[in-house]
Amino acid sequence: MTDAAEATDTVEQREVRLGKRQRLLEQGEAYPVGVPVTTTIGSLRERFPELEPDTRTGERAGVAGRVVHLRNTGKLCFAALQSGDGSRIQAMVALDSVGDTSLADFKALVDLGDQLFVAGDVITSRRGELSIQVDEWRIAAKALLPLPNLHSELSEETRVRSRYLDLIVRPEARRMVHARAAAVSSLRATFARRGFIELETPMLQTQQGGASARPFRTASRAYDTDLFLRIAPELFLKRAAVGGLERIFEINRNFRDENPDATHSPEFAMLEAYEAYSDYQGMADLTQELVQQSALAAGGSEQIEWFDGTRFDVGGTWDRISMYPSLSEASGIEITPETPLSELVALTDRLEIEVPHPIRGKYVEELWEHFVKKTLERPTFVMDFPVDTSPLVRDHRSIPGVVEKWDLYVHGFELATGYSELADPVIQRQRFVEQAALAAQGDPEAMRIDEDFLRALEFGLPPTGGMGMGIDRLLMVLTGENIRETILFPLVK
RNA sequence: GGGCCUCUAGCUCAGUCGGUAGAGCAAGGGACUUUUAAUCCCUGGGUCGUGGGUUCGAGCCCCACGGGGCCCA
Repeated sequence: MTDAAEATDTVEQREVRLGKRQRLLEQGEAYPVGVPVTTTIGSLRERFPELEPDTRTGERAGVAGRVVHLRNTGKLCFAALQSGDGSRIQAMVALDSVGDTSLADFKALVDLGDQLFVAGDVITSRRGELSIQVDEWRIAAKALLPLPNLHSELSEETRVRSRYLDLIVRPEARRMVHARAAAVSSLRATFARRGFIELETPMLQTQQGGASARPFRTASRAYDTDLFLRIAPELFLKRAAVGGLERIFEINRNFRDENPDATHSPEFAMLEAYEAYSDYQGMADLTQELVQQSALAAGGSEQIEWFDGTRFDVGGTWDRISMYPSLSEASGIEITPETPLSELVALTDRLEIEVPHPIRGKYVEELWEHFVKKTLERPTFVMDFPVDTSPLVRDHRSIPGVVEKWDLYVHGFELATGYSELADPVIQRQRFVEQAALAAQGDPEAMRIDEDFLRALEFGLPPTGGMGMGIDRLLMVLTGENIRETILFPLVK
């Protein structure tokens, strides 16, 4: 075994790089406070898109980026620098331009993954690659750990656990971040155009409410009380509506202690909006506009192109179908709000559909999902839900037994929901009492009686339309990716 | 909550019938002034998730636990 081999025998890659850091510190800095950049890699790429090979622009530039390729030859070294937006430029470090010492240092001290500053003339190589003919370079930040190999996909676990590496290595990860930012910013712009203001309502709540879901529990020492992380902001936003805030929305996190899957994350970003003197039809109009504007902002078109190349069209006016008639048509069996529970039970048994919460409306919803959901190709509002699964929604103005609620289905999952809000405090109390009975039977997702909210309703909620939309799911629609990819840092144990 | 799959080098993965550990990239030494996953020569790197069991012998078979994924409820 040679001396060199013996030396590396016990030395991990990190140890080697720690040694290089030490050498950098001895002759200067390994983590300087700044480097004199004059421009960005992206703007150089934009300004010099297609130069002939062997062009000398005569322009000098200083840029910094992460070293993502390194090819050291005898007297001429090549490094590809990548900036945060993914744009790259080649640095050419030649003996003629930097001299013996600097070239030797470059070979000895620069590793894949380092943050590197280079300055020199902007040229193209003989192969036509846009490059900096380096006459000055310095380490902008020494990397101690090696970058993952750039030629195979990161495993899903590594992607999620080390998203910073994912962002360096995978363009789709960067695209997702920007698509999300653009979509959320577009939602806020659409609301602003329509005269809505953004509120922030409590995340820590003394009582679970606003949705049917199992909450996370926590506690306050100072208040000496149990608390819930919110499962929905609805009851607070409606209190605000009672107070006269007529056009409001909130974009914030909800938390639900449920099994995660491709469309469910324990913490997820939610949009809710309420508009006085609107109703569920008006909120459907608003929702369509919100989604279409987001598609334009994130991808430039209502004809979305997903990351995998699939096309998905969210343009035009979306269909509005009614739950009971669409179910009757698809199943060939007449099903109405009057259909007895026994018939619904017999039907689901025959089809071997499991119904988790055995109330009449749940059977109808499960049957609807069985028969109709898969047949929807375009974004579709499914209107007029059973009353007993929708405790916060007002009865339909003309059809008995259903409520003025829609779910928006896009690409097989529920993207949004909208209501004509229940404003009658007496009926709202009855609905809460029914829910409390379910809770007493052990249903952890059932709503609880919220006396403070009922008191607010007794002061008079104007006729109001409301809608809610999952932001992560909106990004799934805009990108075609799994919910965990839409969230920068999803929960991992 | 139930079922199935998975965990091997820094990263991504192979590993046959149970016989003592492999590749590519990355890393160390050397050569190279136009490379594009550079090339060429040489070299090092492993508690095979953890703990138990079976066996002369376990990465491989069995059990438990843990991480991750998929499907179902």
